[in-house]
Amino acid sequence: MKQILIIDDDEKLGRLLVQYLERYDMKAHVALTPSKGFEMIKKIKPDLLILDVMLPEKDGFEICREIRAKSSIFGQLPILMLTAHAEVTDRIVGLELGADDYLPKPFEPRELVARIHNILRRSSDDNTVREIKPVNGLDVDVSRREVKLDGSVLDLTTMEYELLILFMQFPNKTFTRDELMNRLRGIDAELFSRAVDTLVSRLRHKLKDTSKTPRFIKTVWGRGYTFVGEQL
Amino acid sequence: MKQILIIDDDEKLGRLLVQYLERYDMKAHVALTPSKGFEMIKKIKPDLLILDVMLPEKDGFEICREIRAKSSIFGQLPILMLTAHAEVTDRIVGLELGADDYLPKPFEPRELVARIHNILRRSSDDNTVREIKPVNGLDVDVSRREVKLDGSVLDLTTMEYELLILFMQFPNKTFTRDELMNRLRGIDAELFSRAVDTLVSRLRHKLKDTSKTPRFIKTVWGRGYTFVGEQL
DNA sequence: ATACGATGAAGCAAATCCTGATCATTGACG
DNA sequence: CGTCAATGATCAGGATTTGCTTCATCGTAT
Repeated sequence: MKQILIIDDDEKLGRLLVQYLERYDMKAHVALTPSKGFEMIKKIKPDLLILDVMLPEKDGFEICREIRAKSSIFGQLPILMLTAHAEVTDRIVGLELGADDYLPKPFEPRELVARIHNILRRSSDDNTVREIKPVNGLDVDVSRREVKLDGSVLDLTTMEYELLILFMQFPNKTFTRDELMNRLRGIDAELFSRAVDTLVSRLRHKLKDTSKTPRFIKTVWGRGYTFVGEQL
Repeated sequence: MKQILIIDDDEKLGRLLVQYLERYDMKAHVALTPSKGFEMIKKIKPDLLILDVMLPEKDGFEICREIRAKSSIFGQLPILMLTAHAEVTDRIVGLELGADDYLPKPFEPRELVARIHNILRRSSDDNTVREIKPVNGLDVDVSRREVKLDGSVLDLTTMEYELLILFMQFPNKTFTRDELMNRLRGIDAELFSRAVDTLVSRLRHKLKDTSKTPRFIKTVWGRGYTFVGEQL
């Protein structure tokens, strides 16, 4: 289970988040002050840090800077910043200091969860994704993020790549559209949207997979899509 | 079967939902008042709570808060809030108080069902995927929606697949046409229609089960159909 | 600021499926 | 064997789903 550390002096919000994140299979801890926060980082070794910019002692930017400076100790601990100001400058500053994402208050808990998933996925991608077997002329090198079709390298966008990776990890599994959306976007993307169709369409195009008898991505009418693995 | 509790004073809407959800294999109950609602929660132990924000006695937010406060009693009962205001503030408040999702009225029944599925999928580890035993060369992997006949994958439409699943869950049970229609389409199924026959015909065809001595789907003359399980 | 690529939303035409009617065939039963 | 009801098969029309184009938006690089 993922460990999340929240550094925020708003006790009530902290409790809400702990409770909320619990439902998404994440164990959250709250530190009310930065100093407590540093202690707890060492103790519980969280997978993600949620940081309020408005804090006693020192502000979130300062903490962010410190942690990044001591990166050898804390590793590449992903950081998500919360701030009351919806100002762009905050964001820029925060991101420059090494935060991985930024969320203005007030926010929707679900949005928070979505972003958490995004960050965690990003930061653990290369380690988590298992080996992907070449299939039918399509070869993916995850560590180099390189996709080869019949020998020549394809140029895929982030989304296209993520979709392909997901498909190839589970060949012959039929994904519904909302399953795909959830996997790609985090919890609860828009439910009724054709975004997936469009994405699939684009990917198919780059895979030169536009014939009626798909080489890779098969449409399962009324259900979703299937990446065709071995020939049976 | 998933139990859903709806707390809403709109009797008509309640009835419609009960009827609608039935088709999706969910048993819905309606409580017209919050106090009734609390009673019923204890009694039927629903898997999901649908909550209107506009209620007599106390509003949905209040109820949500109470339930979350008594979380030890109610566990992590997922909550879906309905509200007439499409305002973001409502949404934020609702979600912070522990609702899992939010749906503005008026909504499409199908969208509701989709969200329910999303929430249930999230909150329960076990997707209530019913195991289906391979029978006579026919093997169904429900989680991947994959059907294999003698080793090769079959391409079934939604209806065909649903029908097959239904049959295989109850091998050797004789279904009447009405029963099948009800399970597949819902209660509003036309009583006299050959739709089922046609469907069975198509499925038989794909199962290569067209001989006089059926390998899978047996016709029970004057009754309906039976999916043949083990050879006895 | 401007330009550009990536992405999502809207929407329409095309593909695909479901349904119910019709008719040929089958099975029950005297 | 003949009659009649039940069933299987086919097909067109309507309904649904999908593919893809176009356009708006967002973030990023110049």
